[in-house]
Amino acid sequence: MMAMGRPRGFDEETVTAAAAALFTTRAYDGVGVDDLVRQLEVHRNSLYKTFGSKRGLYLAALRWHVSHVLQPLTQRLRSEKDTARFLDAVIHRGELDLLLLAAVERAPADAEVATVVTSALHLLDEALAETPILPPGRTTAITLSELLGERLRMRVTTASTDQKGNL
Amino acid sequence: MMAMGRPRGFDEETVTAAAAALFTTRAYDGVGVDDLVRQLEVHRNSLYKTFGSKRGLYLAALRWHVSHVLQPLTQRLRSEKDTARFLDAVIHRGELDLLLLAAVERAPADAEVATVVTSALHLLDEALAETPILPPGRTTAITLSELLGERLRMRVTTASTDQKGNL
DNA sequence: ATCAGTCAAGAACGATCGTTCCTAAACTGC
DNA sequence: GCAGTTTAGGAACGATCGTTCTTGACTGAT
Repeated sequence: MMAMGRPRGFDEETVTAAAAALFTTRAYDGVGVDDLVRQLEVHRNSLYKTFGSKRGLYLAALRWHVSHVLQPLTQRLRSEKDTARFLDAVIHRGELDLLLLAAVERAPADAEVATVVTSALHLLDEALAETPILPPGRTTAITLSELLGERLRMRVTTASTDQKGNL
Repeated sequence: MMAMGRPRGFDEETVTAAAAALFTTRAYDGVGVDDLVRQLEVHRNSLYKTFGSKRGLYLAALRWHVSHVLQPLTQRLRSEKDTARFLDAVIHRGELDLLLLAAVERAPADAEVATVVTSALHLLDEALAETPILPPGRTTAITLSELLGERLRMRVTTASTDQKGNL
């Protein structure tokens, strides 16, 4: 048999989730490998051994976000009573932010990101189609574009006061 | 009197507009100073003499976009007959893209960008409030969030086929 | 105990980043 | 002409980027 070697001192999914959180606050190019190593508490070597590259880690984080945040979100949407309130909470919690950043910034430059983003958008579209949300006084259901646009605007207004490291 | 010096071989507004075009296709960190120098046909020294820094040029380009693209857009919206068709053309032409990128990517990291973006959003909001657009079958007017969200999604789907320099 | 295999720790790599420096060229006033 | 001033043209800077290399620690099976 083969020798088994030293066991790794980190959980791959924990790291992936933490990377997703980092890429949610700052843009892809705004997050350095040093930042990742520092925040995720994983060493460079382990990071490259596990994910291949910074881009590999980003893609893993994005895919994790889709399957572990957005996918469950669609399921809860179907079983929710007050769907309008639920979606409002989703937006305020910023659970669409990573997808938002990926769509605007990375997708135009990276075809694989674009593929993941497209499938995620499709996922959300279907959920909204199955559970049409009609706030009082409206005849057309809330669209995914509306949600993304609203969250986009929210990020801007909160950014004006937050102030984290600009020059 | 003072001597006047060698005349500059470029037009400042032309350069600013070209920079805006560059920052529309790629994100801020994705555009290097070398790219700017190459595409705008202005030398490094002149660029720094005129705009102070890469960030200075970006801000100039963003402000130019607001006053020379978005501002005229709101005026034309008020005098347009088929406003719904007009807005559709605006979206397809990508005239909201620079604002979109600035809002998602730069505003959270740069307070001055956030200020410009906020004022631009306010500008567009007012125009849409003055000229409510109600496509057939709807009771609520089109919102700016909807427009931004729609364009966002359009960029993703067109990115999948465009393919320009990903790794 | 030894050996093979994996991971941790950190130095170090070449490339590229934004920025600055230096010199020649082109213009205006004397 | 000469002096003064501003731009063009590149080379060069230190810093940081993503990535790789080297060394030693730890593990399980022989």
